[in-house]
Amino acid sequence: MASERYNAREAEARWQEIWEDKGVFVTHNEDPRPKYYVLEMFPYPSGRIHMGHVRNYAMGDVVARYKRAQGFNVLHPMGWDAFGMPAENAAMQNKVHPKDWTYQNIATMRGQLKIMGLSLDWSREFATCDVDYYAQQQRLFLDFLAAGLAYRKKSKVNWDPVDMTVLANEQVIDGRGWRSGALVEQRDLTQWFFRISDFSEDLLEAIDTLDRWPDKVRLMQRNWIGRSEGLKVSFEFIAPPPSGEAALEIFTTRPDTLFGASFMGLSPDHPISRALGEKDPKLAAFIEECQKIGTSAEAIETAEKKGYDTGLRVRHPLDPSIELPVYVANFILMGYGTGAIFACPAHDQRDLDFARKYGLKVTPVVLPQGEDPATFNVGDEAYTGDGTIFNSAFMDGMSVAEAKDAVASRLEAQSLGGKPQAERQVNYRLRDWGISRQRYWGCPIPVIHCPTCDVVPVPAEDLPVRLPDDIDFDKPGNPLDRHATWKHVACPKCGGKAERETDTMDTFVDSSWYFARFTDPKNANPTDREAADAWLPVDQYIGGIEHAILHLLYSRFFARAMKKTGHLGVIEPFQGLFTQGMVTHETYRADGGWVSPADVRIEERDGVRHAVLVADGSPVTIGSIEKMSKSKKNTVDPTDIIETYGADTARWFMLSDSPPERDVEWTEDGVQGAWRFMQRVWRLVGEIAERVSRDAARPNDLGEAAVELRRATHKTLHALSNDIEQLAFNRAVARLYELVNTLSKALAAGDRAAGMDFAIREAAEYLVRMMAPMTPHLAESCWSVLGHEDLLATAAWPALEQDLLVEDTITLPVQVNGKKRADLTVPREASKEDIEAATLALDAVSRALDGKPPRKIIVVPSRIVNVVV
RNA sequence: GCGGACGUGGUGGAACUGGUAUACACAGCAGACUUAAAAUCUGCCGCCGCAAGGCAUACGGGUUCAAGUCCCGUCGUCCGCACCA
Repeated sequence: MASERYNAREAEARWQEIWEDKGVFVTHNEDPRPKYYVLEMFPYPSGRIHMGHVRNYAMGDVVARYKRAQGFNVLHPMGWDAFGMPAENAAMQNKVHPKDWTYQNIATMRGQLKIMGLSLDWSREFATCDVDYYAQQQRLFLDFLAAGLAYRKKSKVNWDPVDMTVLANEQVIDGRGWRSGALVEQRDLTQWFFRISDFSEDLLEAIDTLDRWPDKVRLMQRNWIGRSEGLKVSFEFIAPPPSGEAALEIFTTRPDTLFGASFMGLSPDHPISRALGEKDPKLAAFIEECQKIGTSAEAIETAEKKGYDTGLRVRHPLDPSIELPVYVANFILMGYGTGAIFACPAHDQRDLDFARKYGLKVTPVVLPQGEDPATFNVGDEAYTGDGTIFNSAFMDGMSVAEAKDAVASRLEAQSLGGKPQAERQVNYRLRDWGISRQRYWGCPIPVIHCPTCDVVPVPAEDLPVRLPDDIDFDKPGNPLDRHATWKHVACPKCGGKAERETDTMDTFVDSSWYFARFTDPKNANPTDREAADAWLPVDQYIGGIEHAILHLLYSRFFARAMKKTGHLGVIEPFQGLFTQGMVTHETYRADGGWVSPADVRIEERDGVRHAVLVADGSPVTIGSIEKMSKSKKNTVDPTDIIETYGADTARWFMLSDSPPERDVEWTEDGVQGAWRFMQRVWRLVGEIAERVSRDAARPNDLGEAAVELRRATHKTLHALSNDIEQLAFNRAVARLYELVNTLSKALAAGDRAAGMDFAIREAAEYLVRMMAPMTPHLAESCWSVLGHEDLLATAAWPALEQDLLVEDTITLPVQVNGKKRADLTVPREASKEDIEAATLALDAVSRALDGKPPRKIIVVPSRIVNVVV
């Protein structure tokens, strides 16, 4: 038995069948044990799983199996984020129905996931395109609508001309659609929105409670919500513009610098700019030019600041004798604040660049500490720091904070056109979430448009609004919009002729509550409150950093909205979040373009790696290491790897070496190393099983060597448990390698004492149990070789003997002047005086002292000794 | 431009709250076993040096008995971004 190679293919299939037959991973809501909900971001059924999935799900499975062994009732479900455009693209390109395409992909990918041996509760599986799921989503929509959380408004939208759909602001990247890459156009459409901005403050504040989220993601969410406190101020026009406004409203976060104002800036999209542009062709041309600049921060930062003097003038609110010119400027956004600013060049870099270009006044009003007010000047760099206000009449001598408050108070009391001239305001960058998509393969928005009754929600008894199957993709645009019978219905209110809403929901809606549905996936309501509240929040959520903002923020919104509509009791869906790194691979190029690793053979000549084509031996250029992608052909198919080496090898390799939050490079050497280790463990356990019978008794006196081995075993258990808790899988892997090294040596030493037998047996059993979360099939096989008849998948985590973590003697490094010179072994309870004496007796120390007394001896208990000479 | 993270052998990386730098793995080298290869096993593997020893955690300073870890500056890499007034 022991000499046989471990046959992963045979063993993995066998254990998977046994686990499934016995239903060991099916979770019951009524199980009284403490709950643990671990969830990996569910996949889009694109066709085949990729290595990124393997890494993601291997991590989640380690946590699930570890927590299960610790006695938790673990929920570890899987489903499919199944609506979305690729299905429609496939329909257009290959004449496949999106539904067939999607469900076929799901079947393939489910099979691929199953051979990974993940401890998933497949009985809870669903796809977001299942009628059962989106029917509940429609009910949520109607509840949100009734609660005022969903509404319609006409708005300028980002129109993707390739996908023929609307994109959220967040989905437009550098002026292009995030999926299609097409240049986005502006269009006016009536759209459905979710009122996420109602929760701006709460979503922001609650970030503080998410202490098991990466700081990076929390920061990104804070910045996305973008809270800023400031003042809305009205500036009176000297002569009103043709559009008739009496005053210009601006928003500022620096009212303290108001006396440094030298001009006003309008966004090119500001209504006043527009109105003026209609009469001024030169301004119209300028506005058009501004709209052509890219929307990316980098493009605009490097773009030259430009403006156009409108000829309008406004009066300074604190000194009526000052008149300020009004420019249309290319660096002011309509979407933030009021789309207009007052500019203080001395204390804002953009304003300064602009003022220098157009020869406008630069008056410093904040004096940095240590500067002389008579000589302080601003060169090419604006001063944005703190200081004392000067050149500012009644504010002179105040701090920045005091001045902000003073200006606000004064202008609030002052009135212009019968209203206070200023108003304190909190602004958020976060805007409402537009969810309408002009697309077939999504969840239908359950409303009916009636010419007499306007928008009528589909009555509950008529739900769900099913997607019709008989559709065609011969023309671009939404097939629902031209569906003959589906679209035309009677109005539920008046019975007259009416039309269905033909827009479907953004697929981010689907993924915003699936974690809640998993808690009771077959319920006739969206959630079962008891089940949802018992399971949520998700204890550990694992997925890619690319979802750091949108998906996570929308899910947080949904939890709040579902609470408001009575579907949930919690507001934060994910207690712990972990964002894993990507899987990368070397790239290869031949003259024909990118070459797949499967077609390349690596040879080493004179210590230099060369790549050649397997087919004909022709040379291939080795390129940079990149994220695995179809476009660069540097992918490795998980199924191929699993067929060759087994799922455990693939899982082990994905968990070893690289810290999980960082990228990991897939290499053939690495996989083989992992595979060799699987074989090594198998041989080692086999040998031990032969040598030490299962009922090896524990003798009263174990002997020193056996105690040492036991220490190593239990120390490994202690450290590895901590590593898994922290998701430091690479460290956990290293500890198991160490234990195997130690155990191999102990076995090779040939000590046949009864104590050693006991210690070796224990080490082997612990090793196998510790490996189980990562390499579950191999562990089951080893467990059975060791004579166990129960399943390791349902066994408890091994018990830790705390006593073994503490040594009787400790070895202290001894430093002389901070450099290590010797080791000192002393009893654990040795006193400081004993240690000092023993230190001075060391050869290395006395040599360094050369007869002189030491200046100082520092003893850090159980850490180190440092002798200062 | 702004914000953030990071920089350790040939490579991926360890090093808990300042306390033995380089654990573990990959690659490489030498040897054992073998007719041979594969597999396996053993040993070596930061740099200089015969050695004693010295030098090394991007670079330059600083704090400390002690710095990969803390502080200041420089260089470099990566990530995020919204000209946010």
